[in-house]
Amino acid sequence: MNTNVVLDLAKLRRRCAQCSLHQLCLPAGIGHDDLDQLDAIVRRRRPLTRSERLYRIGDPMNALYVAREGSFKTVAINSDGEEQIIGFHLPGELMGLDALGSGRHRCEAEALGPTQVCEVPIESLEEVIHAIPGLSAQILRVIGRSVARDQDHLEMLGRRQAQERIAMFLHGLSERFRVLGHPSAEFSLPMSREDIARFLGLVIETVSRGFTRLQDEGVIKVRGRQLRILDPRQLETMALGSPDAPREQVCPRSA
Amino acid sequence: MNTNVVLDLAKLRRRCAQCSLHQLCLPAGIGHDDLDQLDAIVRRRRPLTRSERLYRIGDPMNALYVAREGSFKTVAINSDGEEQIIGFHLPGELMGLDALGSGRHRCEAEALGPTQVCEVPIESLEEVIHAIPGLSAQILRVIGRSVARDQDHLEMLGRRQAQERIAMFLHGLSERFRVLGHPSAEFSLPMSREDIARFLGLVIETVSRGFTRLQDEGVIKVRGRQLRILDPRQLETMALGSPDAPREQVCPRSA
DNA sequence: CGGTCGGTTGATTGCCCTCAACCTCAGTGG
DNA sequence: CCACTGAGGTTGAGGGCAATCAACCGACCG
Repeated sequence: MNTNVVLDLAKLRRRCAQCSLHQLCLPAGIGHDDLDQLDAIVRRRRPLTRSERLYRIGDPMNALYVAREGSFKTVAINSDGEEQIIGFHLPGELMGLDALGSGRHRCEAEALGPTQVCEVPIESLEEVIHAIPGLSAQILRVIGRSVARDQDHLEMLGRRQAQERIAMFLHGLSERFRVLGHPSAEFSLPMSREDIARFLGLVIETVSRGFTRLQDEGVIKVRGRQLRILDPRQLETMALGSPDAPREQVCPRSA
Repeated sequence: MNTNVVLDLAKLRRRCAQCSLHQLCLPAGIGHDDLDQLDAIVRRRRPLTRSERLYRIGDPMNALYVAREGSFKTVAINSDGEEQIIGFHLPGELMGLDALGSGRHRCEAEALGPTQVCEVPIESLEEVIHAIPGLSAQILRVIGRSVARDQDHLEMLGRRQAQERIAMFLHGLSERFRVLGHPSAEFSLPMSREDIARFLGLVIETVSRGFTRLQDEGVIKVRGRQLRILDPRQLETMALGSPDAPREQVCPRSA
């Protein structure tokens, strides 16, 4: 596995301009010259494998991170030692914002499988912002999408029916795969049932039963972590609430 | 209301340097000269009263906002028309980040009472960042604290016991008042029971019963929106779940 | 006074957590 | 080849806790 060809590919991969994610990572409007400047600052870390951590609770903030391969979970741990999943991070999605406020991380970032990660050292961040015109707007946008994912999560957790949360979760995940350019109707779940449960504020049995029920209803096909969405329309309806409402009656919505 | 006195007061109010919140708004390390520059850019909006909105879902992003008086809630509305409270915003706490990702707001920002709001127009934001050295770091920190509040919210909603959520909510609110320099053991809740319920993913009756139970246990005294925390230690224990853990150390805020 | 709004309290239902058994699958070693 | 093992996941039975439905209370207002 160490032929020249592989090395060349590895080298190509190192370049932001060649990265399949650079449209997502820093969407729209970065020129090639600027990408070269970025290359000088973005660091590539050694690969991580499953259960290795990018940072831990209490670590000082060193950088912002984006996986270009593989997925992560961020985990908060309360004083009981109980874990709560704060977020899942697919390739191209930002990690590390949790330390922006205090300078120290509030979460652990743990790899769900083999990963490759890029980082922007925090001390470079400010100078990058000033060096590359327009970059600050891009960075704000990436931050904004991270905030938006947190808000999606809040909306899931605000639902009081377990089945709704599960439907929203699968729908949202599918959407994120679609944006990534991956198949969105059939994919492999990067995380365990346990992780899903702790993400949704449920117990593992409830998640399992929810999946089974969606399968019995013909909405999905699930076997282990392999998932196929058979009826995306129906899933969306369950996730977003009813556009045309087989749901509970509603008095003619005023306003 | 156009006497000289009023105008003078209004003028005083306009200055960031005089604002009681400027340490919170843009913590630590902005010089007086820079504050003058900020003044030129920060706009003060006309006051809003209860139930008036700063922005609505779908509105294009115009600015970032901070109330210097009064509180807000941000509300997401799903297709059933059901409302979910995404956040409460006390004076000095940022609003408007929800539009950073897409350029359009995902939430409504609604005043909970009479308010005064400052805004940084988005088109100025970038130039401000470049004009004032060090400001980008400050802005990132303010954003980070907003992210941290969202994560606190996620941790509340991840708890499966209603009583735990309620305890965390009151404890967190008290902490925020403390940081603001307000009494943290006795204050008036800015929001209704309904809002609290929709913030915590519960129904109003459950919130009401939770308050009553905390009162019966001697932890709080509550009458309408007036709240007194009688046993802060106990409340903290219920909120953080820990037996006797004396809370995380406060890291001396670096730079 | 009646009406509405925000909040509390009571009685009942039902969803989801708990506890427990069982299954599948991969790895391991005999 | 099989038995053993442990982790991850599914399924079942039962009970507790929060949602639901409903009545009531106090405050405010016209």
